[in-house]
Amino acid sequence: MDKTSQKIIDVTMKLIKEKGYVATTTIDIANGSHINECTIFRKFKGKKDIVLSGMKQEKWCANVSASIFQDVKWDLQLDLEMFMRNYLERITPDFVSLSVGLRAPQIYEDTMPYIMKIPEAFLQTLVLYFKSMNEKGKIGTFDFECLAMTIFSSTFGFTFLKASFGEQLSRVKQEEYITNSVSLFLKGIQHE
Amino acid sequence: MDKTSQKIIDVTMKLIKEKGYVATTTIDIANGSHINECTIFRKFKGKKDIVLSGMKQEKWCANVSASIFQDVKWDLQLDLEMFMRNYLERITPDFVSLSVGLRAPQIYEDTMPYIMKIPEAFLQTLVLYFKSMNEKGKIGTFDFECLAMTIFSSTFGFTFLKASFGEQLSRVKQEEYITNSVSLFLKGIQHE
DNA sequence: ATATAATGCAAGTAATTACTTGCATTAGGA
DNA sequence: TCCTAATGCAAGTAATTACTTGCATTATAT
Repeated sequence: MDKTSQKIIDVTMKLIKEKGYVATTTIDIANGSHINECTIFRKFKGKKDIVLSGMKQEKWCANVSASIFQDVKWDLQLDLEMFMRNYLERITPDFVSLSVGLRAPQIYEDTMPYIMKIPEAFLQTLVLYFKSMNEKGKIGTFDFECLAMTIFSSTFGFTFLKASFGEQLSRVKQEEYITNSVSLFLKGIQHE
Repeated sequence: MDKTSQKIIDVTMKLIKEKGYVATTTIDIANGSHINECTIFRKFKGKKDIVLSGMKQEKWCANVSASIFQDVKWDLQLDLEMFMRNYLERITPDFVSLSVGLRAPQIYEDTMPYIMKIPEAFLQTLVLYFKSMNEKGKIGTFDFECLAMTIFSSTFGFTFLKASFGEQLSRVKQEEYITNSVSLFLKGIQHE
């Protein structure tokens, strides 16, 4: 990927975060990148093509392919906290804005699979983790799909709500949230 | 509200659900409502005005003003299940699409307070409920804001993920989710 | 140094879109 | 029945926007 194309992609993604796909014009991209508008169309087939090229890059996919559970300790509390912290660090409010900005009907069909990769990866990782923990005899038998969905939904939900409404909706801080909710899940899972 | 204006609002909101605010044109609204385009501008100051008028109507705010905890039984399991069911029934995928469609930067500043009313109402209700339960001696002392945030986030997260990715992300069904996650929270809260 | 490729510049095009206007038609109430 | 308000119709406007083209200029590699 040449420097010019990369710059175009980066600026485009940044603008989509801020204004959404439809409101991001090719002139905006040209101005923001200090690259002439016609050059943009020499490098890409069209506006949509820029976005799709961007979505294929790890950089714009929150590096999810990198192992999510890097340091599994096989300790439920530590691991769940690590999992949530991991998600909350990667999926910043910026990133949530991007995924919302990408929901324009003109492109959603194409971007959806990419956007879904992130929740998919986290969910699957959680399910596998629980199964392993079960095999190790460290937790009982549950509907692991459902358990993972609950924990992931609460992580995702918190991120999304914070990104959308900030302090106005709830003053609960990230670390406070991680500690308290993991403690709740922990007791729920390890109950007798 | 005269019939014509109401029809315009209803069609507009329906279209925003489907295509988002920016992609919904005034011609679309005219065609969809069988009302002439210029009549739309006689009734409303502009496109934005239609949406804002719609947001002020209970109909388009999921009737949140109606008491959320209608039949509190002061039984943690029953009440939490009722709470989640209540949310999942009111905040349909349709409704999630609407709130996403309303995130266009041209109107988000104005629509945000209305959109936020729903999570706000549910969150506050939960906090109050937990405090009452605590006073009744039925649950211990927690950081109730945080507890409510966890439970609401998981409810919201599930709804949003389902609305966005459907069966493709997870095959966990609504009722299954309610039962399992409430059971998890229950054990977490009532632990010893 | 020179050939080639990349980029800038300026102008333009065709389509779309929110919004307007003048006039004709319809509908409802007194 | 008649007056008035609501609505339709047709045409138009000004702005925006994705995308194009021809030509000049700059950078790069050999």
